[in-house]
Amino acid sequence: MISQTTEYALRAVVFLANRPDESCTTVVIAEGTQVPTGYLAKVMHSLARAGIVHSQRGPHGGFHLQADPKDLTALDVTEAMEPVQRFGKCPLGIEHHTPGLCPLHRVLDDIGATMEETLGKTTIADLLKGDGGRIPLCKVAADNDIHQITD
Amino acid sequence: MISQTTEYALRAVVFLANRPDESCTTVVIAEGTQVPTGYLAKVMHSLARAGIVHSQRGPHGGFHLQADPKDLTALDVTEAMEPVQRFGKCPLGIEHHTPGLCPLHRVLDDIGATMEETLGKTTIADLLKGDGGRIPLCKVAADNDIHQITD
DNA sequence: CTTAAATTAGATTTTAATATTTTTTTAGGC
DNA sequence: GCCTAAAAAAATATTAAAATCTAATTTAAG
Repeated sequence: MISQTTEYALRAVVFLANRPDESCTTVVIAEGTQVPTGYLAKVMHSLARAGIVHSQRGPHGGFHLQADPKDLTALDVTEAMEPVQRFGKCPLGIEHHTPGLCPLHRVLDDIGATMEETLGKTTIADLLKGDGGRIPLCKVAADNDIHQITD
Repeated sequence: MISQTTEYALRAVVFLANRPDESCTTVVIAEGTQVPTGYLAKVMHSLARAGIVHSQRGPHGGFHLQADPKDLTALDVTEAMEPVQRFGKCPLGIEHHTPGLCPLHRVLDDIGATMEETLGKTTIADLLKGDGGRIPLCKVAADNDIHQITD
């Protein structure tokens, strides 16, 4: 549905959106999002190449979001990692010239379209508000829970 | 989104649904659906174990659908291959006890739910009627096209 | 029996995910 | 200005999972 890699990218972007004024290093983001550090480095690089985050090398370097979270959609992030699977063309070898796919691939393509629509209307800003507070990622929510539970 | 394997399974089921009275061998299904024969054998085996198709060994053996296409949904087939990815629990290490996920994983889970809903309301029978005729798979449609194009 | 088929098991290939190491950039202290 | 250390970038492994292929085995019809 949505690859691990894409999910990691979304976590990282949400994490950064929640710290608008900091420059976050790969290690910090990796810890905060529970993503393997080595792999996250690649993910961040992809996001930088796609223009979604800005990267700064050297001391006090790190990453920060390029755009306003209100103007950045989950689809933007997703597409930067890998396109949503669509069936614009018949996947069965032979080329297809008509506007219509067979019913099976029409359904599968519709699923892709719906996914794109959902991701496209979800801004990163939307992902920053938790149920009743500031719970941008499950990790943070869970940390809050722990405090409530353990004492 | 939907793995190659699952898509293959759906093709095979549609193919069989279109030939209700034949026993179709792996090779025949593979040719008709453009799926690699060796791999399809495994897919068919999974479908048989899941009770979706019936398998018969020996001469004149092969596969045929177990249920009526009207009673079999695309979700049934999908689930037989691999479950739709849901985020019932927070994927960030720590357990989560509340009914709510963080906004990000809520959105991702909603996408899974929508996918399940779409697949669940689509019966295999629905996939047998083409736009204006009997075009159950793109392959067949393309074959028809070829006739129209090449002469 | 013989033959056609699925089943089983295994090997291989490809792609995704992850880790490691080296190189390049750059801010800040001397 | 030049060194140093902190960071990303780049390149290169390694591992794991998905997809594919092959060959041996079992089943059953005729």
